[in-house]
Amino acid sequence: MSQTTSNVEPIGKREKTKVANRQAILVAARGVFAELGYEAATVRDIIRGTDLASGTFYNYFKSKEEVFDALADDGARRFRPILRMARENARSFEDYLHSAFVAYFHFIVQDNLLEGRPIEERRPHILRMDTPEMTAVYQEVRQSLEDAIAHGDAPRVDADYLACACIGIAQEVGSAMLRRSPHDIDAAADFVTGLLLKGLIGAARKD
Amino acid sequence: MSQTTSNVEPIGKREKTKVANRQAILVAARGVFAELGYEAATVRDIIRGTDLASGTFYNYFKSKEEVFDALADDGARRFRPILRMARENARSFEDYLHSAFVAYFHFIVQDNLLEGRPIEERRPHILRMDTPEMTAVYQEVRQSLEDAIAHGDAPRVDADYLACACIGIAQEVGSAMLRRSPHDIDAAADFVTGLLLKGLIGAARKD
DNA sequence: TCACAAAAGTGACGAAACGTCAACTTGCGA
DNA sequence: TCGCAAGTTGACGTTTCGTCACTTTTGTGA
Repeated sequence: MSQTTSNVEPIGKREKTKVANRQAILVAARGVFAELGYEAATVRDIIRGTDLASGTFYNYFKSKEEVFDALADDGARRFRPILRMARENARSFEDYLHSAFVAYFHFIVQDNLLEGRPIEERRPHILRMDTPEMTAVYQEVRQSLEDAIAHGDAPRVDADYLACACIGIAQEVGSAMLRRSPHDIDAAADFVTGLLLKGLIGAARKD
Repeated sequence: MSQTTSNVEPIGKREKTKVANRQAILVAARGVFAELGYEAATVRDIIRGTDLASGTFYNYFKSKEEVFDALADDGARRFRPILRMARENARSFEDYLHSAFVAYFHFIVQDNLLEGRPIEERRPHILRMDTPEMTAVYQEVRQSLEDAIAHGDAPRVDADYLACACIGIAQEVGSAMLRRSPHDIDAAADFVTGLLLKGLIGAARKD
């Protein structure tokens, strides 16, 4: 009867430093990737950005690639609730699409505020889309589209392809937007929303 | 009078082996990336797949990444004339879009016939937008779209964003198609053509 | 045809990064 | 307070890197 329901976080010092160390490595890695570029960065460069010893790195990650995956995964984890809110607050399918894209474009603008090398060099050449959180984002998108189709808000189309198309458009138009200045989030979101909204009708054709 | 006009290629043994060695490295690299995955592969692994010495590698490429870029660049170089032909032979804008996507999907199916690791882990053909040949492909796409707009075949839209959207769609839907079996190129091409053709109208809206 | 210079190939070597591990420090329960 | 488990440390052996002095090959002109 002593320890009540309030043990949301049974956190001791052990747990706390573990989380802090992991976070320190991720933060350092972000900085190093931005400064040196992903390919040029080494595990030692990353660990040097923390007050940890080289051996400690390997208690948390197997390699530089795993750190990158974790960063991507964290990004996706932060983005998912935003996407979910856009879905729940949307008054229409068009509204959903638009606010989802605005949210995404806003997100990548924020994510690229860090000064340093060009954005392309901060990533590995091969971008993995198969981390758990990335997959979850894809599922979220796909689910929204399937719901819209089921509710009659969108025509019957291949939801898998459509979700992929949405993601591909978001990525490429998003990158293009980042290359322009100022970053006109609304213009980009208007563009892709219009494209997809009408495009859906076209994608549903059977002839 | 002996050697006539036929010296189209003033090729000596020097030039010939240089081309052959470069090609041997690229072929070996493709195999190694497919077998071990890009990240795990080393320069030594690649050179071991040829009959060259390790030092020779550095006469041709600075690093593993440069080999990867060269492979991507070669892919783009091979694809560009295909895309150009699609444009020149098209009877309508819709026809152009469709045949261009068919060509691209066909291309990536061919490019991934090599057995080995999952495609995501090798991806020597990935569409990096910052190699010279990739930029040329982007320009080609964009030019086609601008022409279509100028001729009144497509509404007035932001050609840069539209080209990016086309490329993003092609990449993501293409990857999704590769994950399915059998690879239904026509279905995928129909899907994206329909999406874009109608989508254009939506993207042009001003309200 | 031969000699010779320039170009290209070779592989051993020092440097750099990797990943491990025995010794050490710290946190936690008894 | 004590003792053990968990976590940290950095030195060390290993792997990969990139270079360079030396060798081989190729093109050229006498």
